[in-house]
Amino acid sequence: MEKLTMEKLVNVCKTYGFIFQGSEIYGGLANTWDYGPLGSRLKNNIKDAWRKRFIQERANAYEVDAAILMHPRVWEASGHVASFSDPLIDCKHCKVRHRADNLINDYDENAHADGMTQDEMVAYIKEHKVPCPNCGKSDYTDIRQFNLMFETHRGVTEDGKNKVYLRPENAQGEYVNFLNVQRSMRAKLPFSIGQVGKAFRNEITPGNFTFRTIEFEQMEYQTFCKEGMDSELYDYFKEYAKQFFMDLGIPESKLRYHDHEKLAHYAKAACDIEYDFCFGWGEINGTHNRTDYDLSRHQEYSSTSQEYLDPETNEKYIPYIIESTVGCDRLVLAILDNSYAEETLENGETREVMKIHPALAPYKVAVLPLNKKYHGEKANELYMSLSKHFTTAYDETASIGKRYRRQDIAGTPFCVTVDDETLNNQTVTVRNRDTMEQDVVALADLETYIASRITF
RNA sequence: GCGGGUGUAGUUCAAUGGUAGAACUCCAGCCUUCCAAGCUGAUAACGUGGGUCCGAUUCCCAUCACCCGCUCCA
Repeated sequence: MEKLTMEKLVNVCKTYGFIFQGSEIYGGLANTWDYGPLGSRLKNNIKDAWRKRFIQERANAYEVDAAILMHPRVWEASGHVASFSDPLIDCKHCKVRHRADNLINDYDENAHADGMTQDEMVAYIKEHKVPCPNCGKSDYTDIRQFNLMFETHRGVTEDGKNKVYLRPENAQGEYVNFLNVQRSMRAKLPFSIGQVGKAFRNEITPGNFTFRTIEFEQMEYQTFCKEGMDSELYDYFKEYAKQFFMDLGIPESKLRYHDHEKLAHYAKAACDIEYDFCFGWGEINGTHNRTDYDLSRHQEYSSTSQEYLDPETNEKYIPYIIESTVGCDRLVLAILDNSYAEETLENGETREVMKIHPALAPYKVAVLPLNKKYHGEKANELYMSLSKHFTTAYDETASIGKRYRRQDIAGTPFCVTVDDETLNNQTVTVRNRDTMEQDVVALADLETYIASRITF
């Protein structure tokens, strides 16, 4: 089989209704993508699988659904207002972009660019003819401020007082509800607060399809624990996430850990799990030891105690937080990337198939009358009854072989064919997507047959 | 944001300074009793906006989008 290319994957996704370009009829909006009928089902199934594994099956794990718009002070406390707005400057000569403050500090470590205003930095660079580290010239554009947070305004006037941000990460929604959840659920440390939801970053970056977008969905949980327990949990959650991916059908050979050396402003340790995409290795999960940084900052900025009273020791302390986050859109892409196959059959023909884990498949089953004229009515009846239990497709056009292939590329694990035997003996033929083999199943057993084969 | 490349039906391609042709797909009908069969018919495109020209899908400019390489990545 030829190596999958991104172009091919984008094409398949568009043709069969997994993913479309955002605002396509207007020429598209860069780095936005819309999930189609198959894609949104796949994505929802992935979210369900995540919830089952990370919330439902774990003790002391709770889900919240926090507001996307949060108090602006949240982002001052989190550090995003400061660290997400870098003063950037471009060398007009070689076109390389630099951070103005780094440029000055690297030029003279006693210059203290951190205390300068933008105008002062520009003046300093001009006065000292600070050279471009890349080409040596000193000819720059003005400083431009790139804040990676999307801004909007509360109320009708667009003044600074009413500025609010679309959240650039979801974690703060869990942190500000730490005490709410702890109290209302009577939770004892360690416990986790998870959330599935969208975050927004105004990045000027190329995307690799849905890998890097300006609006994206995260599935994450924050685990609050006593200091000293953090390292153990950190290691455990890395393994736990990897096992999740493997249980969804991703082979271990296409997964690897990547420890961060450069750490974010809040982190003590950070490790990604990367998947071997057709365009190269890319992060699909991050585990971070965020220490007590976030809750300490919120305590400081909100003047509200974030301390936990340990009922066993009667100690009061601010918990440490271990974050485990899965990029939902990235996992969808990884699943599609991993599932797509072009197979050569015995008769020399090729078939395209999405070997998606049955639990994630957009349609669990397709009902196909062998002959529309003779079996259509019975097939429709079966379709209606199966739809009460499973996402079910129905197709009565073209030859049976062609219809099997359509379901193959949609990832449907089972095709149920209604034929004369169905009318006479109350049995159907169930064809398996992966093996292409067929079972004869009694109508009475069909629901159980399918249900037992699509569990996660 | 920088450099390079590419934009014609859903997809893959073609032709043309005088408004575009095909294959596959899709849809309808006929036929067909299990892995993309056949026949008939139908739908469907020049990314967007300017400019030059009697006339632009074609030439020029801008813009948008995608791809490759940088850069960035809390």
